Amino acid sequence: MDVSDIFQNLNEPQRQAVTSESQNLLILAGAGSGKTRVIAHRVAWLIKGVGVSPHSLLTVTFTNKAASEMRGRIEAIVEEDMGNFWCGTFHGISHRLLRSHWEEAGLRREFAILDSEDQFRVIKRVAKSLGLDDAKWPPRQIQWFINKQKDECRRSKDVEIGDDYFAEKMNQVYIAYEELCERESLVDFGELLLRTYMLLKHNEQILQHYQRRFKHILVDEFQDTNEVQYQFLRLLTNGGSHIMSVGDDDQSIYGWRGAKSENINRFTKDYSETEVIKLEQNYRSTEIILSAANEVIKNNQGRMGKNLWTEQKEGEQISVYSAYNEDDEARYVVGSIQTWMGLGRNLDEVAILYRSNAQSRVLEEAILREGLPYKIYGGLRFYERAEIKNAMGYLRLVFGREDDAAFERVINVPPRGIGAKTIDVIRARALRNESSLWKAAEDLLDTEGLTPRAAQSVQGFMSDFDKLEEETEDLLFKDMVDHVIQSSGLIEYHKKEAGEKGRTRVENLGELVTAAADFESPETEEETSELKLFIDHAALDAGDTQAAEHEAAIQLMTLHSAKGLEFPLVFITGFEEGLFPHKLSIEEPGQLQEERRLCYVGMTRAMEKLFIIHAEMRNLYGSETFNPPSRFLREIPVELTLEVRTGGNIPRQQTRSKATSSGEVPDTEFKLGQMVAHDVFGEGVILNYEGQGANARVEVSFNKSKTKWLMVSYAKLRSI
DNA sequence: TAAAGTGAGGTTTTT
DNA sequence: CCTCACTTTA
Repeated sequence: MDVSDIFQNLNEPQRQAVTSESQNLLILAGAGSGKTRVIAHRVAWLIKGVGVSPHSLLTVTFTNKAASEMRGRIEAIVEEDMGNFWCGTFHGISHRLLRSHWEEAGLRREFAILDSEDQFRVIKRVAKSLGLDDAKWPPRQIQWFINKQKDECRRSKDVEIGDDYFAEKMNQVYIAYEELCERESLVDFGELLLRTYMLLKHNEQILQHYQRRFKHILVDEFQDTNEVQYQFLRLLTNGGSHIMSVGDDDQSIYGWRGAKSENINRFTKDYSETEVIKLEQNYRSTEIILSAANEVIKNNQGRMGKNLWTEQKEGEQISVYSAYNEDDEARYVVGSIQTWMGLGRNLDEVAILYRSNAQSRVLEEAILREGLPYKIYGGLRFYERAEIKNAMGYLRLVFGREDDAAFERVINVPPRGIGAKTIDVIRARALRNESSLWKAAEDLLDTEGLTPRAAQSVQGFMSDFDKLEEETEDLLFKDMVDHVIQSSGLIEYHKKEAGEKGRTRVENLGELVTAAADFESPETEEETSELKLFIDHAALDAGDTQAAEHEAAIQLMTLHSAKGLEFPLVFITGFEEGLFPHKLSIEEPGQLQEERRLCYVGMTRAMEKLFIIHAEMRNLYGSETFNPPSRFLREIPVELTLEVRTGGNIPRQQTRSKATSSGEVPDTEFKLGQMVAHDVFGEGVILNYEGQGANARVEVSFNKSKTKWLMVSYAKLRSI
């Protein structure tokens, strides 16, 4: 291969980014500007053009899928063995480091990874043991709290509680949870990152080793990094490595789970003499779609500033359809798809996007009525399905009896007559002995601490495992998986289940055997059993939602999951206030801006044609709601849109004209977005209103206080 | 121990 | 209104 091939089809800024010799590089890459391409080509350039060994490179992505795609693209360009090239997610990389340095990290050699569900169960149990009522202290919330602390790099002792009673209680659970995980060597997702960070921070030798090794670090989706990840990168680059971060502040849509797009700004400050390159040429969308998206995102404050442009043709206007209700919305979407197909286009070019998963059902039914194939993203992924988790539980327990999460999961699946009562007894014994559940069960059998009937069941359960282990000792990994699943009784159990459900479950179990047979274990420095690697793989990579079917199908997904994808034809549905922006995000300006970015992400998925649909009436939680069209619709210049109203006279809601015209609060001096001052609450901005004239109320987000609804006639607001 | 009933809760999601 | 998780009941 000729090195100059690497530059083919790159534009000037892209080429600059690929070949830059700067120590620190920040690439601000707009939607559709070829950022993945830049990373792949830079890696290729470093290897082929500069002569850097693949061994000295580290590439970080956000999903496993992105990582494998990246690797594939790079291999396609370099056409040579990439040797020991590290390319993975932050979690994957952390995991690898912890496996290599388990001892220094304070873990057992065979530490187990808790996925979210495992973590949830553990937390629930811990909270209960602390005597917390789970109605008053929802375990979900505690889990959220703990994960947030870990994202922010805080152990329980670092949490600042102040006089917050809730935080205090939740932190108590965090403390107990931490102790339990420590005792049993359990590592949740957040812990993978936090512990790796601590490992590097407190082990100068190990840190130096990796600092020397990774001469170039490349980070994708930088706007989605959280605090630990940022700190981790800081440590690693401290020894003079080159770093390139690629991101787009306008596409930061994961702030709610700890991502800090400020890390982009921070980067230019923390890394001296950062070279900043902007990729602003968009290769994806028509000019109209792009301008509309630009106009929307312009309304956000504090952007880094980027202006996407394109050489593509103007294209069609954005069709805006006011549906009568959600059924009409779905009908219209399906009808438009049929028109598209009538033009000789394909179904897999089409995506239907929505803000929340609940919206998919009506759309799905409409598609089904027309007998069109479709594929829904989201929902349970392969390794998250109950039957798969059960089977994995068997494998985990065969591998190591100390795995409590697995023990609890499978002790009575299929039913063996071991009920909640018996499990409680075992759990209590485990707590007292500070031992695993398995050991506690052994202890109870020895000391006859169980009723005879329970004892017999438990004994049966345990000897099953000893037998399984014996039988599979000499088997190859894939045969072993097969054998364990066959002998577990899970297949018979699911076969008995009624209808379709049981059948797909049995099929899934077969699929798991196939997955194990196809499993390629990654090379590691430590010799680890293939089974363990497979178990970790299942925890870290939940697998695609659906096995890729090759039939062309309409793609249905949330706006979030559409990030990174592109489609010739895109529908954004449910473009209504309260739904999008979601009502829970309207109050707080920061969250509203994230909704706007989400809108930007959604719009920029479209290559050729974009439809925006809002329903004037929607059934939500059993009652009819009348939502005005989304404020984001107002932000798109009228000349870029085409209002469609097929299907006759649809009565237009009055709210629409009012809400969309100018944002003025009728018969008052105020309008949406305006800054106002209040005698008591200080300064703030008007977010919303209802009513008019003397009855008008406005919702104001105050800088120093919470968001409040105020009567205009009483509040004595002053415009500023 | 499994099936029917009750009640809260209902953004977004990866690892 | 619909879904799920959990509780009650045979």
